[in-house]
Amino acid sequence: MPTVKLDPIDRKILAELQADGRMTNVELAKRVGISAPPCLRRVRTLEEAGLIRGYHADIDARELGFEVQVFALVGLSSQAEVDLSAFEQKCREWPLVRECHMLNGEIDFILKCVAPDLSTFQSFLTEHLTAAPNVASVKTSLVIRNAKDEPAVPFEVLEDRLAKSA
Amino acid sequence: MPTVKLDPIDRKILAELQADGRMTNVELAKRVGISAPPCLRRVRTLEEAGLIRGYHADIDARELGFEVQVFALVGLSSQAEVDLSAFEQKCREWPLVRECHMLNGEIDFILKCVAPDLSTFQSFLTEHLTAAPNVASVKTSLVIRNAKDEPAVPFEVLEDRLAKSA
DNA sequence: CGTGAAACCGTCGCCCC
DNA sequence: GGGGCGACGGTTTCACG
Repeated sequence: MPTVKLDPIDRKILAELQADGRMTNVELAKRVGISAPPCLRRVRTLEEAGLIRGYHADIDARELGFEVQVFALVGLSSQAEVDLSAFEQKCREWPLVRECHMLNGEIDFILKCVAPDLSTFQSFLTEHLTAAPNVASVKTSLVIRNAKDEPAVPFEVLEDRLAKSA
Repeated sequence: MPTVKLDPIDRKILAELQADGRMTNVELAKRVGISAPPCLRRVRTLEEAGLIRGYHADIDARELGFEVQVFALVGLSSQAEVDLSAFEQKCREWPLVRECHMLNGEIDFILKCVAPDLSTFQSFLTEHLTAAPNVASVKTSLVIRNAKDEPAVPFEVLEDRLAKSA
């Protein structure tokens, strides 16, 4: 059950823009089966509702010289909220950390990192990440290859689910 | 050292489109300091070179009803290439799996998954993921919250690095 | 890379249901 | 409430210098 009410046209708009964020509004309108003005109004509404957080070019980091991708599993020694927040703030400040997710279970955080080469990453790891206050354990794994990397929302699953509940 | 040669204008274009993939070409041209036609030619070239893989709206999956995000750490019993590929193919077919990265070390794969609720995820976990051929171990962790979720390329790091090597 | 021109698009006001 | 029509200004995208 979505937090906001969306009709099938809104969902189609979201699916199309997730697949191609640079599509023109008239093309989008054609695909969802309405004319351009109401289509644009819907897009603006979805943006303002926060359902569309933004649009980003998907850039090949490796081609740009970021040959190293690493996942880091981080455990903290204190899970008090103030300490969790302090660690999250550090992650926001470290440019090599691209994602930081707080998890349940024995791992506290998972970080997705990039670096131009291994030695840059290792410097970051020893001088910043493991050296940060409250960091108890860090396990890192290099990404060998990416088998799948899709945007967050599987609209097929959403539509299936709505069809069944109807 | 990037695989392709890019001048400072190309890098600025990439940085701007990563930050706002729906920016108009004239706005982009203004920001990078050239006129619109050559700017568009550069964008097309970057797209054709595969440096820009696409453009995607960044959609709030939780608001759409995908309240559960999970990281799964997967170990396989055989690391023969044919078995690795078979597992990757399975991941591509499972819509709840949004990312699949092959890692070095004791974990073989890390998966980022989404689901509408816990029971949907648990059904997937028991009926599909752990039941798949060659899967030896699966450890899952629920995402409690996202502290950072940025696109892949930290252009600040790239520019720093180029400045120093100059 | 820039200029100019033509086609196209984003956007608004208004009318309709 | 939402959708469509028409028009204006801005944008995309040529050909050419």
